[in-house]
Amino acid sequence: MSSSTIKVACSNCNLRELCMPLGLSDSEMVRVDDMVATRRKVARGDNLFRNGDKFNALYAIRTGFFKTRVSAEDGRDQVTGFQMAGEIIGLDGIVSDHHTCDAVALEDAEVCVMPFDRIEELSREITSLQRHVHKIMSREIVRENGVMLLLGSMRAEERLAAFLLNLVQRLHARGFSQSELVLRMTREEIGSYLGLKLETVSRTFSKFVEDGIVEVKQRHVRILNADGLRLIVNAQSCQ
Amino acid sequence: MSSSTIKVACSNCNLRELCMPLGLSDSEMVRVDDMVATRRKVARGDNLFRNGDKFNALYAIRTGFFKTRVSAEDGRDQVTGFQMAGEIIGLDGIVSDHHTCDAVALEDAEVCVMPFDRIEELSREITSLQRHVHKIMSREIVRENGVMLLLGSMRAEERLAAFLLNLVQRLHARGFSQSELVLRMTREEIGSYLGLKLETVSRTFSKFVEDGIVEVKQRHVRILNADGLRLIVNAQSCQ
DNA sequence: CTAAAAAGTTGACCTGTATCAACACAAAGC
DNA sequence: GCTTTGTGTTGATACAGGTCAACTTTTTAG
Repeated sequence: MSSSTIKVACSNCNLRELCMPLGLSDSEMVRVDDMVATRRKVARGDNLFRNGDKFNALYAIRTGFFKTRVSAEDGRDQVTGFQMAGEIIGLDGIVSDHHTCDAVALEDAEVCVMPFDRIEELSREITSLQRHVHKIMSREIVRENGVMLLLGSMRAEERLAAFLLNLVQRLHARGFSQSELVLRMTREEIGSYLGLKLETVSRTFSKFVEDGIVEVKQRHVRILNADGLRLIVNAQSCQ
Repeated sequence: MSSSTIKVACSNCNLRELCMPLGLSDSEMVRVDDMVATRRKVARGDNLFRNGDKFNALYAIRTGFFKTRVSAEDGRDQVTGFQMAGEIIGLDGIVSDHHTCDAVALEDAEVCVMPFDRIEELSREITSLQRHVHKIMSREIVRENGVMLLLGSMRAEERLAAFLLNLVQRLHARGFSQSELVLRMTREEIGSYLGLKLETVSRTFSKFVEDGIVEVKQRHVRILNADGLRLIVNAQSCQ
């Protein structure tokens, strides 16, 4: 199956309200269509890119679910984010022309490959695309600021509650339930993202279940009391 | 003193090798000169911008030292970075047209105000400036990835060692000593950045002094054994 | 110069999370 | 079906860092 046989078009993609062409006029969107060079399938467990890989393109997730991960020399690593349909990954590679993290598919996935040269070229011509690219990068910076707040100042329950609320909110924006979700990642991956050990993640889930805030069957989570979760996030122990 | 009396010019700024015009030809740099609308002085303790402020411009630090800080609704806050001469702040404001963090001067400072509209305008014309702007944002994303690794997986000693090494390396790039530095921030601010309490920061400094790795007199720090610090960062307790 | 406030250090004690270990369950392969 | 492997739960215990408190030093204001 050659890439030419796949009809690649932002203009009729059902993610256009979330993804790269957000805010573009119809005529602009047609031009953005050929920003996508090709699509690429990534099987569950495979890397979209790895730390050290040459940076060529940004990737828009069409389907599937990814994690990004940075590693220290001593082998320690940290999950830096979970990404879903309509989100853009690969921004880390721009500065040094090489990727500085791994992007791993947590389920079979498909991405749109957008060569960065072409993005820059089109950005020079389409003002609203230029602005959109800048917003995508700024959004990532702001997101990471939020994670730093979480990692630097929250306790385990607060971290997990914030994590669940964030996930369900993003899923809801994609048409999924506000109260039910299927976790695509293990307890260990959640723990890595939240700066906790997997046992602590598991215990905290159990605590939430005991308190009647959520129902958990393996990776299926049903939120019974969203306000309860919000209260946990915003209620600081003291001060 | 009106802004017109101040000669504003990247082309003869001694930070041009670190700052916005990095990698531009002489003729391009002359055009970038008028990207800087004006300069602005910020007294120690004052805010360059605040969470909620309208976003208009990015700021290049000419002199002085800043911290950026995000806050949760419950009053908790987190220092997200310390910025010095040649570094760019304000990127957080692009996505929502409003700033989402505070930027506070830790000593009397002066910044170049670069209206973002003008940056985008010039970026469309000067390819190397466009690329440079993208790199600045990507660098911030990569930096924050590193902080997440630190906050999510390092112990107090490792965090403080990494912090000192990072600071001294950036200062060295600006012509200062490789082994001596003056901290511009309090123990509490260091602690907030590193996800530790001020007492822990103080104790960890004392431990480093006992071990002969650094000399500390209040905010004056002399690094006696940089390899010792590097060893602390890369030596994971177990696994 | 003096007083007050801010910043830093150190000690004693406490607690949230890590660690270690045993076990349960589910998915994948034979 | 059974076995293996990966994943998740729960308990017992340890410890890093937090909390509270006393005190010192430095900086700022009058």
